[in-house]
Amino acid sequence: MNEFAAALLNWFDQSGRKHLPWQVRDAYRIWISEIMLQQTQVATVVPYYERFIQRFPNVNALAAAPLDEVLHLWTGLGYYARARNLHRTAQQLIAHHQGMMPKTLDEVQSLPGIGRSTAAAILALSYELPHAILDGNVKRVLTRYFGIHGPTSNKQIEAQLWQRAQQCTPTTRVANYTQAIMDLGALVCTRSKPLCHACPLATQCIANVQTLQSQLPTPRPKRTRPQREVYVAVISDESDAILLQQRPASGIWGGLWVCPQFDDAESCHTFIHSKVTNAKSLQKMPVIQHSFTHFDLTLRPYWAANAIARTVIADETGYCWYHPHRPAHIGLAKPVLDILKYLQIATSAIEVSDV
DNA sequence: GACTCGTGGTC
DNA sequence: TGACCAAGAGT
Repeated sequence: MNEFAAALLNWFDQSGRKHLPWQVRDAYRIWISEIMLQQTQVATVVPYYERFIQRFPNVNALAAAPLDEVLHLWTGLGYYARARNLHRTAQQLIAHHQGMMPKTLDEVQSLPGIGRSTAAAILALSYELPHAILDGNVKRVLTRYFGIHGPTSNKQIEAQLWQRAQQCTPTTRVANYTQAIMDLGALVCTRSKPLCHACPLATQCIANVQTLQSQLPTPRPKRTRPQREVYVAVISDESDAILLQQRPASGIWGGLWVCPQFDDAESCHTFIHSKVTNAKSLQKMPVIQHSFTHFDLTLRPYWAANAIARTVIADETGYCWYHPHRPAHIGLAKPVLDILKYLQIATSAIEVSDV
């Protein structure tokens, strides 16, 4: 075994994480956790993972469930395409792989929502197959250890990192090694103020020897974030039901239910007047500011409270009335949760009525 | 290859 | 407090 892996594994035996909820010999649970953990911190994932596994303990349960219920359990976690892909992959596993996770990198990687790194993680953690992962933790460890300069978004830099990652991956204790290098990145080789005194690789680490920890990995070039502004029609009827509209499958909040949104206040008001008879109840709600990774969003909600609702236009698909006091499961966007919370409307039980 | 996708944490 | 990032992938 190479020196890098040997030192890392020795450290893992002493200091690694061994009791995370998904650290089991179960490819299904490992797959679910790897998807949830994409671009998402461990502490955020844990409660979502527990609820998800309790409701969908195996691939059969997940494949048989309606997509809306999967999205419901994903509400608030973000990157909702992950939930849609999870559902699609479950059905593909049933249809084409006897309900089992396949054991080759190409087969796993061809499944929806699973790229090279996630496929490698599933195979390494589930089956001890020696495939290298390359997530944010590994990139940070490797750029520092090997003194690799340049943004990791650069194709050549990334290729170099994949090569190093594969070179360091041992052929035995692969699952432990995979967990070890992630743990080192998360617990020791942190972005700021890394704990080099506690690092098993410190003496051979170029960044440590040359005091370049704060400069590696090279930060990605800056980008200015565009501003978006949306006017929101929050319409509730006398039974507190809220009018919701399902967003298209792709794009922001794909497949989720939100209050109808408009680019300008006038078309928002026109819509509200077309849906209610006593629009005098129209009032402004507090503005909701969202700061996403790639843009800033301003939501300006107008609330037509206790209005006498007209029926939803029959040929206008995608509208429903949200009944807070009846059980059902639909995916809600975070701003809708905030709005309903402000209106003191429960969100634990949801029903979608026919339009 | 640049852009998009969400939310919460950190400094 | 705003910039930056987190068990990345799809378009």
